[in-house]
Amino acid sequence: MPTSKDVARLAGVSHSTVSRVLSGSSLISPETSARVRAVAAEVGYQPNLVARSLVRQRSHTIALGLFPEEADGSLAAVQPSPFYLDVLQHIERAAAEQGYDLLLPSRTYKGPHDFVHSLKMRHVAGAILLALGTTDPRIQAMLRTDIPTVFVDVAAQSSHATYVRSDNVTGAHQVIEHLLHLGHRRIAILSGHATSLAGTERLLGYQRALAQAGVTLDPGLVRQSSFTMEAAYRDMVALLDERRDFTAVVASSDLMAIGVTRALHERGLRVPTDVSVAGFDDIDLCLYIDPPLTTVRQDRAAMGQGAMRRLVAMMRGDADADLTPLIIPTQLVIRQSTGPIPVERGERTAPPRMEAGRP
Amino acid sequence: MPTSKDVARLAGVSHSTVSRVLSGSSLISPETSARVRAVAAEVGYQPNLVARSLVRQRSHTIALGLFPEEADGSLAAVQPSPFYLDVLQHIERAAAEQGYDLLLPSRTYKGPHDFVHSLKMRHVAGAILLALGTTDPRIQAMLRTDIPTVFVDVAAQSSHATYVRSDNVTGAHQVIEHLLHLGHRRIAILSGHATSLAGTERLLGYQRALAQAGVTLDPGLVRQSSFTMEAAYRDMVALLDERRDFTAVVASSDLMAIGVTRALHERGLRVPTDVSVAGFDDIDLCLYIDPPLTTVRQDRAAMGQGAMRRLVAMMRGDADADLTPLIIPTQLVIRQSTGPIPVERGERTAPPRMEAGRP
DNA sequence: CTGAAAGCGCTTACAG
DNA sequence: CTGAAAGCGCTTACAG
Repeated sequence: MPTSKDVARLAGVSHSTVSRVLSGSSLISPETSARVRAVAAEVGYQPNLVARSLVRQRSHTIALGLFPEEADGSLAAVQPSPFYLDVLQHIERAAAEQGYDLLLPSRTYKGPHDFVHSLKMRHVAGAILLALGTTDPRIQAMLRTDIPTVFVDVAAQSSHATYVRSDNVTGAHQVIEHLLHLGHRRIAILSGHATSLAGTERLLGYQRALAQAGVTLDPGLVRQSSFTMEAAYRDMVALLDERRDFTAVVASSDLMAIGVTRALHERGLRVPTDVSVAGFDDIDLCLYIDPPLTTVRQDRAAMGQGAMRRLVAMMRGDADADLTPLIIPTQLVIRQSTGPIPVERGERTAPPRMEAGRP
Repeated sequence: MPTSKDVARLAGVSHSTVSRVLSGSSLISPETSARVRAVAAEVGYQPNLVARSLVRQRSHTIALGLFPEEADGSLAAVQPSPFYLDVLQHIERAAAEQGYDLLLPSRTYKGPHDFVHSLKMRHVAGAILLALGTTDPRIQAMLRTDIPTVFVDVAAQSSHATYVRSDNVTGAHQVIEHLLHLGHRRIAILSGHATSLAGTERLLGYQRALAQAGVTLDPGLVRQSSFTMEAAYRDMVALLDERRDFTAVVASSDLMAIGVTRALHERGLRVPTDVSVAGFDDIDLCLYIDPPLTTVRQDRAAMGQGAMRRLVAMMRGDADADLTPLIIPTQLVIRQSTGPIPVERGERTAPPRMEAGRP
């Protein structure tokens, strides 16, 4: 690995000059610049990034934090949905285009303070933190530092932090309206963990849509559990066991909707003939399951790219960096898992297994 | 952020001594050590990792490379299957336990040489490279460096590189045998990209199992495409359109099996009544789809942890570091997507849509 | 057992 | 426009 001194010697200049040329300093004669560049290219010189980041007190690395519902901060956070993996991919691509590396910091810290400390010791230029839950203490710890940060799905802000999220309220509103149009009045919702921003916003959209339609919300039809297939499956089984009266179910992720569908099928209920099911995210899988899933699409490209754009502006120290939260519109995608309310139900009651007037 | 000098001043020693204490040098008096540690803890001192890695010429960072079939090296590689994401998680966890950070190097390089160069400039301690295809030029480029490397699903070795993979031949053998036992003789395989190690090994297992059973392989039933749901769906549609004669299909991933199932369902074929379907990986989803999928389980924990163990040994420079490839056993998981050969078929022919003696 | 010194490979005021 | 010098925060022979 050649160093700046090697290049300096070969080009007949000082290594200071080499450094100036390669970091694009303006006060350099064209000839010198050309000569140095030629030599650098020839010997394959590239500045040592570790040395650079030591003297600049700042690296070109962005820390990627993933805070699941249960605080342990790892890739496990993306497990609940391929959706987060998609967002990650767009972040990665955008980071690469800007020349930033992504760092997954090791999680051997004992507390939130240790987390930010470890980021500082690594001279990270900024951080992107995806959070399924909003209670992770590291969120507050990050806000107290001066590291530029963009949160995804946490409404955290400061002079050097902002966030990106989908317009979940509208998204939920859209899908509920769609179901109302189909005649559904008794709609269950599996909104996800209660401490999740996305889950809570979707619950809000649900409430509003029902209220607007003059439909009374049945608290028995609202479940707030984990964002997983397993939890959704269990919630659905419980709903069925409790003989709750509903004709449609909205889940906070597509994978959850698959868990729901599984529970329904096991009881001999058909989708959408007996029960309509809708998800959230619009992952590829939606098209391949039976029936194809109606869902609320989240624009992961916009989220990932938007997060990077906000972050880059802050890292550059732009005085006029846009710190307003970025709210990405959602889109209702109607497929075959939602349909009209079962005909044998007028204004009557329970799911088609067995029923006897309003409970 | 306090530095070693701050601690030195407060503890009344030189910063050399501080450094010695905190890197666990042996020749330090117990009293000095205790005093320095006390001060360090009090002021919250931790060594600056950038400075350390500059002087040590080695960081505590492991580069994570993901080479998809089509060379572009990003998280896109894990898209084909949640399986790779699982492996990644285990790698991440193991790395954290050992105190290593994971780096996703930015992909702004123009060629393979640039890739290894960028890793060197970052002083990475080692690399773990997951590859769906074996033709990526970066694989060879890495072998020519002295960076300790563990490959996943590429059989690449050198004095400082080894690899981890599942025992794909046996895995494929197991599932084919299972199908043979059920009476199937005409078994299609969607083995994945032809340049993939895993795909090729599984194809080999398929050939061997058929040969052992005295069943002639029909080349028309072998498809080698991408490891995606989409490709598997298209392959299945083609197989159907070409009116190929088969009663079972084995796919090289569970997601591919889902694509296969979709195509079958669209033609009104039932699984497993009309056609048996089996996958590979055993992702969570297998339990939630209809019918639950028979598959060959890959042990991602063993793969991820094994990769890290091999890597750590090399990074430490253990003279007796185990460089033998790590081959992880697979396990056949029988669920409901495979069943006996359709009864109406004796030693007869084509799928149940319409048939007329051997083609 | 401990301190002073050199050095890792850069960047950047400071002179000129 | 360019060079010499200082310094980023550590580690590690070299003396003692």
